[in-house]
Amino acid sequence: MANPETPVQTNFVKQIINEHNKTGRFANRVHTRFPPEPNGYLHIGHAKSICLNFGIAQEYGGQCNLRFDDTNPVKEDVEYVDSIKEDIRWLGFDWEDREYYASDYFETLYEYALTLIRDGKAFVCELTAEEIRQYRGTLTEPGKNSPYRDRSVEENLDLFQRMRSGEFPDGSRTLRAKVDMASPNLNMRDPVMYRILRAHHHRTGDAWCIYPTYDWAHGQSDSIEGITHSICTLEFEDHRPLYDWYVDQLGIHHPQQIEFARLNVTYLVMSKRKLLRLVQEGIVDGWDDPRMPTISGLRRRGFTPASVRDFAERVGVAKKESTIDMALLEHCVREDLNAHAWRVMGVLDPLKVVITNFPEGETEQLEAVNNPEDESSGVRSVPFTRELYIEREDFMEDPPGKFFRLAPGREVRLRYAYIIKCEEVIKDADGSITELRCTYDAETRSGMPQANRKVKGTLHWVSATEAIEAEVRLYDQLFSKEDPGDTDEGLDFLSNLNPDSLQVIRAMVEPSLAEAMPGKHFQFERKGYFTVDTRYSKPGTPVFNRTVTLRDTWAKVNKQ
RNA sequence: UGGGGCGUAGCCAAGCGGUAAGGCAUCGGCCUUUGGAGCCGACACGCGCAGGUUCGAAUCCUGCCGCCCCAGCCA
Repeated sequence: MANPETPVQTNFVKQIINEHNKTGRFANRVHTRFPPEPNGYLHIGHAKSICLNFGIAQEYGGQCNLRFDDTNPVKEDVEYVDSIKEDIRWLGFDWEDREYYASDYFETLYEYALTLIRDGKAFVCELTAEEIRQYRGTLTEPGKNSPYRDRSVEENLDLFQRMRSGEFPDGSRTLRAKVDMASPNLNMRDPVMYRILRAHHHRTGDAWCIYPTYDWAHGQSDSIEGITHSICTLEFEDHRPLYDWYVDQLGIHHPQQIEFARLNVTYLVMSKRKLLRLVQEGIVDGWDDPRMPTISGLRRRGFTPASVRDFAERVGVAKKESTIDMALLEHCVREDLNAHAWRVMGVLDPLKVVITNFPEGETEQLEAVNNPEDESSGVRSVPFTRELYIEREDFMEDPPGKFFRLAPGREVRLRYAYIIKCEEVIKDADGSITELRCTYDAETRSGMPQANRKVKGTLHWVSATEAIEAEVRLYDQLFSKEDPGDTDEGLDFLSNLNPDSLQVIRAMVEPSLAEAMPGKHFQFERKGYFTVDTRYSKPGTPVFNRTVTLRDTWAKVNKQ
């Protein structure tokens, strides 16, 4: 690529690339890849990697491939490849026609293996899995050579071909690279390249009964695709010498592997194993449950692609293992939704208010702004009637000093409407409040001169007779500990589940919401951002997922 | 105790020998018909610790300490 731009905002990966461009190692070419294994749904950690890989390609005028690392048929499935593609597209990235699969290279990989065998660099081993482990040695003691290590090239060639043709039972033989059993790096102690495995592969079907291991497949796949920078996570750092060894032995294009620290976020579990358990044990409502840190879960919860990309940008890229504060993720959605979500009013916990001096049976249409952050979003009308609902928590019979809301004898403003005064509190036999009797000041409708009168607070409200009922799902963290993996003796992460992570309620919302489209985002004024559920919502009976609450300084003050 | 990494604020993260960017969080104030948003301000005499080199060190050297990863025919 000619004249790649040097990005202003830097990180160590870009610095390495800049250095390569300076020395011309890859002829100023930048070609990355995102290599998911299709054995689970993508999560926010993958989003970081996707943004990094596609982002870097974009910045340097290069390309990023999508490559499924499908070398282990027992765990992989097309369901996962479909979801992965959908999620990457949703995030806003495009791999164009570069959709590849490691399984596309099985034949080439096989040829490469033959080359290593011919060069005396690989051999067919008949040690069992257990024996291989014993021969490998330990962290502090060197391993021992396999008794099969010195077979002739001819014998190895013959045996390997017979492995492929299915002459041997599963697990009975492996093809191993001849590196160094005394290496202090265990990955170099004659690593396995192929295992015999009779499993149906989601793409190659039953064509193969030998499958390449990650180490043998990954670097060569990168090389075949002309990848320049193979970005992966820290745990592969120890594999880099082997990555380098394979491409060097083969004498093929040599990409640079670069490792960065994977993303961790407080209150979230990120391992595919744990996420799978949550799904399989029915603890959540599938991979896209709005409490899941999966991309599909975040999407259903109401996160936007821009907010996730912004988050990925803000967490940075480094080699230090870190755990990002959940508050940053929440900040990113709020920022995006604040700018784009239309405001509406919805009362989550209704308390009836009767405006005693407002005519019975009359409906007044009042004008409400759709989004104060965006003039072009216009206005809508909301019906005002004699009977209303306000939020139960917006009234207190005996309020503390800093309470700005409604109380006996106090005035408060109803958003877009009038200033009302609480005249009487009606209770049932148990003493709980069932209704408030208020009067309104007809001169204070929004827009009127008298409307500027100072009152302590403004409440959201809804017409009791015109509002519609809607299901609202209030979500909280799935886990009650910042580190869900921090458990007591003998317990696993499930012991840290938050029993109140989902609360389903019936709320009263303004009538304009009746036909709200699934996936559409709203701000329920003073309460939070809500998104119409894509699974359970139906025209006329909307279901809302609470994406995130609004920042609530009152709640903070109240707690102290 | 072999090898590979990493330590800068509560959480991230720039910095690359010339005297500690930025974001989130937090705390003040202003403004506000969302206790939202916005705006202004505060927030490391200090860069894991201890020595050393230098006119000058978070940056270079030495030695410690702490944390993470590796003994799958998973990726």
